Amino acid sequence: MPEQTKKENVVTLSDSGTLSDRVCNQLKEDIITGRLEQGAKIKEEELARVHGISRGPLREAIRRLEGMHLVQRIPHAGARVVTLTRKMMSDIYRVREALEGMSARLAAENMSAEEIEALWELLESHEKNIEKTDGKVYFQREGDVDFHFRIAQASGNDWLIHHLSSELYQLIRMCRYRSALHPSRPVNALAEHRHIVEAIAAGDGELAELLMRRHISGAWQIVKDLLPRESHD
Amino acid sequence: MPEQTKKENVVTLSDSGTLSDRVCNQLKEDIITGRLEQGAKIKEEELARVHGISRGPLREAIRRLEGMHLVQRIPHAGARVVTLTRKMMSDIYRVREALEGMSARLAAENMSAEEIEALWELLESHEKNIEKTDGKVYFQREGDVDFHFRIAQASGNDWLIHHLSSELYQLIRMCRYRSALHPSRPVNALAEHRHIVEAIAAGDGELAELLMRRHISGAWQIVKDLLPRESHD
DNA sequence: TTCCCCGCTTTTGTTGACAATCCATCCTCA
DNA sequence: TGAGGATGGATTGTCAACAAAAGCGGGGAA
Repeated sequence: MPEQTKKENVVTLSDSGTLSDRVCNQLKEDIITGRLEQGAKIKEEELARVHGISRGPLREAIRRLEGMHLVQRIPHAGARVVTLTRKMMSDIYRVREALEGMSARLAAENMSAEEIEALWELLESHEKNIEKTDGKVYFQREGDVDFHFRIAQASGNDWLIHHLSSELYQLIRMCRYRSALHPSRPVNALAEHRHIVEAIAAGDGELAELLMRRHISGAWQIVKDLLPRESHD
Repeated sequence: MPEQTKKENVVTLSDSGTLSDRVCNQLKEDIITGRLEQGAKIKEEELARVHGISRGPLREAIRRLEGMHLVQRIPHAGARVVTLTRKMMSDIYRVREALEGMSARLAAENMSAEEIEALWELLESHEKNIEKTDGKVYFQREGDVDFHFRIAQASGNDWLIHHLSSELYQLIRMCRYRSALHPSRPVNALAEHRHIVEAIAAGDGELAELLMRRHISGAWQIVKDLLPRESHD
């Protein structure tokens, strides 16, 4: 299944749609995983040459990345990879708290029995992954995103789904690639995820929201201490 | 000062920055005000000719509008102006409820005495405008956006500020241009705005959030009945 | 020595032409 | 007569060359 996923990604990245879409996804991953480091200047000609395309599609890709807040652009002066400041991350986690809290509440109200069952299975597979990898890598990075993504999906609110999965989660992932997470966190997170699913299964939206907010707030407490110190603020 | 502002706007729209930025703003207004009607197909060549530019910058502008959810694009099949469905508006108002509730709470915690004073003045000027125009046009369309915009600004959360003002408010404006608002609404809204400012001035974040959520929820109740009926859903 | 101005290089913004794709229409054949 | 495929037109995707602006480095003057 991991190979399946990987292959699908490769296909998605290499032959789907337009050059612009392709290179946009590629750049997105490069930025998130740190291959393109924060604050790096983006030179159109160079990047275009590296990716084997012309500057036209590349510029369109950059405009889209700009919309996702992965690059910042100044007219006539070029674009740079966004720099995740402490404040920016703090702002994002706060908003995420509100949005995912809402998401959990709606999920509790809307989710079908089958979907809840699938959630349980997801958690089980996460648990196995933690055992396998000794709780270090897999779960933190993508597994957690999976979980939150499914709950967002279940909310049924398209705006919520889109902004959580297309914007916030990307920045969260970026933040994680920048600062390796605390080793003991996955186990705690898994327990918290369980409680959230329990609340959802019970149809208790209020509790689900509360637990989700607390879960994210706790995550921020952990993450913020791992963020590299900044000279100013 | 109004003339100053106006002139600045004109300059911003007519000669600032790149062609792409200019035409992007122009198209944004065209879409919001309905000059480009919902669901209309966007033909690149035609639009480029109309705006007197080439297709390159126009395509970049469209990519940005796509990021703002003002147009929807399908690869190789072109872009269309977004169609505001009932569900989409409902989703947006729900999210707005959470986001602006949070915004009001943060504003209550952060706003300085001067900013609060400025808010009061804004409300007074709105009241005068209502008297002048008999409560019909000005306040509903831009005045209300002004009020919410200022509170978002006061939250100090950049993500909140950006998404409320650059995305949600645009769609709200678009919705309003589509369905003329209920005449009696501005007076009610003004009273609600007053109560919110009172809570903010008292530093009562919890109350400010509650009142703001109720305010927006009430607005949705009014708006939804005015939305044109849809055949499906 | 330090500051400012000028010209050069680099990089971004813009354009028009070319290639690939899709859509609609019409023609053919069962 | 209807279905299916081919063909032509329209539209989007891509490219490479041109124009304009910003950053730079050197030289001269106070």
